[in-house]
Amino acid sequence: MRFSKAFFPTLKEAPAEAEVVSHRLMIRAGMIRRLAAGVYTLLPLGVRAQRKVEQICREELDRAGAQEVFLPTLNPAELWQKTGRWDVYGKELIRLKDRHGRDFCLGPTHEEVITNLVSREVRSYRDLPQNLYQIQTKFRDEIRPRFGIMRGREFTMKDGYSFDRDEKGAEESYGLMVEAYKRIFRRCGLTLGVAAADSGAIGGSFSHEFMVMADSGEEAISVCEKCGYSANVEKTPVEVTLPDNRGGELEKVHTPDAHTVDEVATFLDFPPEQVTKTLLYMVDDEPAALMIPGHRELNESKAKNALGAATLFLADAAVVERITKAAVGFAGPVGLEGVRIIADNSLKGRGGLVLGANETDHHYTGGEEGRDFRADVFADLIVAGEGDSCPECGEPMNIRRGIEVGHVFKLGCKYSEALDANFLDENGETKTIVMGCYGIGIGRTVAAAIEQNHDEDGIIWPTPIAPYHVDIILANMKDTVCREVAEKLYAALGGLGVEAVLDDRDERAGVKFKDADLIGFPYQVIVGPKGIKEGRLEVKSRKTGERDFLPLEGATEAVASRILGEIETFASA
RNA sequence: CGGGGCGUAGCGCAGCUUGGUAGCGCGCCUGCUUCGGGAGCAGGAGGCCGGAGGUUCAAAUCCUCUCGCCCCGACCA
Repeated sequence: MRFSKAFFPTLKEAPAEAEVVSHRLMIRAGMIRRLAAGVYTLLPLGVRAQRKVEQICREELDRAGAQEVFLPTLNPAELWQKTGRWDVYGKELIRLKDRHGRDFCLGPTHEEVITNLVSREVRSYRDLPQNLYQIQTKFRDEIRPRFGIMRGREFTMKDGYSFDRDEKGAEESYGLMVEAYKRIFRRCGLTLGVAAADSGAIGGSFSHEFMVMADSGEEAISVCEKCGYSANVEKTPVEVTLPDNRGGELEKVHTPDAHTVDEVATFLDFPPEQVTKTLLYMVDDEPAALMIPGHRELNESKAKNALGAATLFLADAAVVERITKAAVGFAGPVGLEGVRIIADNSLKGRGGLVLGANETDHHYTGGEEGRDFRADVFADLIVAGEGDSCPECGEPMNIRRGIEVGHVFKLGCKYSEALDANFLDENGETKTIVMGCYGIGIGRTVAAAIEQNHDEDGIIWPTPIAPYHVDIILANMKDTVCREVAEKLYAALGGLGVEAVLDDRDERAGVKFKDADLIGFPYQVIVGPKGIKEGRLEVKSRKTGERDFLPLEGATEAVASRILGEIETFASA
């Protein structure tokens, strides 16, 4: 590509709306432009980077035995009604009607469509296993789109689905995908963490998130440096031990204006862990009181799982006031009627607790579980935090931030049952297909790569996903010898499979250097009069900033082998 | 949806408090000079001040409504 002809609209400044680095750089480098909230146009450089990631996905998934399909975006409502998700998915599902008034939605994911397909075509155990994937635009009317392409309402996703005869087969398929995913992200040049994830109502340990470690990540992961355990903080088991302070008297104390745990702890001069948080939730439309030690955070997904609940959200102030007959901030378990009490394991049989008194501006001290109140259920209800013990080896863990770029999930028979995806086994018995699903956010992977690889001047692409490999910079447009050399190099590199841009714009050298750094070409070949007179070409690595001076003779091959070799290294590592 | 904030030239912003001629930097166009890290000078184009209504002799500025966007929380690739 000739820069003079290219549609690479770079910007010196980023629009105010862009906050995170990847978003700012993608706009500045001319990769994306916003059309509406969470809806982005991909410009040529953006498309090329994304295509690279897609291609790596294809190669690795095909290698793992998966096959590419292409499912419709426009989905008839009936399929979604059959699995119940037409109702469950809520506002995130973009719904529309056709001219006849029939209901449709834009696919936010494709379990329904793919399972429907497979249920029609697969009849015998001989037809299994199958592993099908697609790379396609997904639509989710996110509550809050943000960070540019990282969380859009329309985005490109690789989604794959495996179909097996039994659990064992499904687990093998799952394992193959985990391996393929590791290779994919490694080839994209990403430093990755694989974390055990919450598998929700389905249970089991067969869900993993692929996290690109980055401070701007939206996910928190607990990591044990000692044994390598790693899991989403929501999934990490937490065991908190509270001091055993039984035997004290239950005493009501006046705590004016002390609503939060910190305020109460400070006011009464108690350590926060002895001040028990009682939170009122609506659990499947029934109010329930959830209790945890005051210094920790409630983990809603653990609570949901422990209760087998479908929905769980914080009760609003009106409900709290009705149940506790007090202002928000003074809820407690003592004398609370008609409400289930679910307490964190750490509270079992503990005493010396500070509890809300269900009376505005009052708390109890010396509360004791089992004596002053009784929890109906005990469970682990706490979000893992820095320093919590590793569930595997007991060492203190660290909390790190990550961007979820991939998620694999053993689905079991949830969709195959709902959509009658059955087959006949060797004995002629009807069996339900066991499924797995596997997703990769393509655009998000590109953005994550930028989060992980940039400096103050711009993007530093890992070579395998760079939109172009080399920028040939003509430092002086008037020098005809330089032009000739650059043109030859440009043509020759193309012939060797290197993707090159020739910056032949009538601009000063500084402008070209700045753009090259911003766009992030892994290499810049600088063709200027000085070097040419000495018979040498200057090659600059974007990553290290090192400059090599290569003899003109054989320079093309040297550049090509360096770049292609680098890509190879990522692939074979 | 709750909380916070912003809409003025392609981009970044000032002007608004205290109504009266719409401005700055970058970018863009023309010319001359310059030419290895976002050049200098000169000239120029570009604005229903997000939209609607109201107050006023007069509104970017004050009031009401509305739309859009961003940030913080619950969803997810």
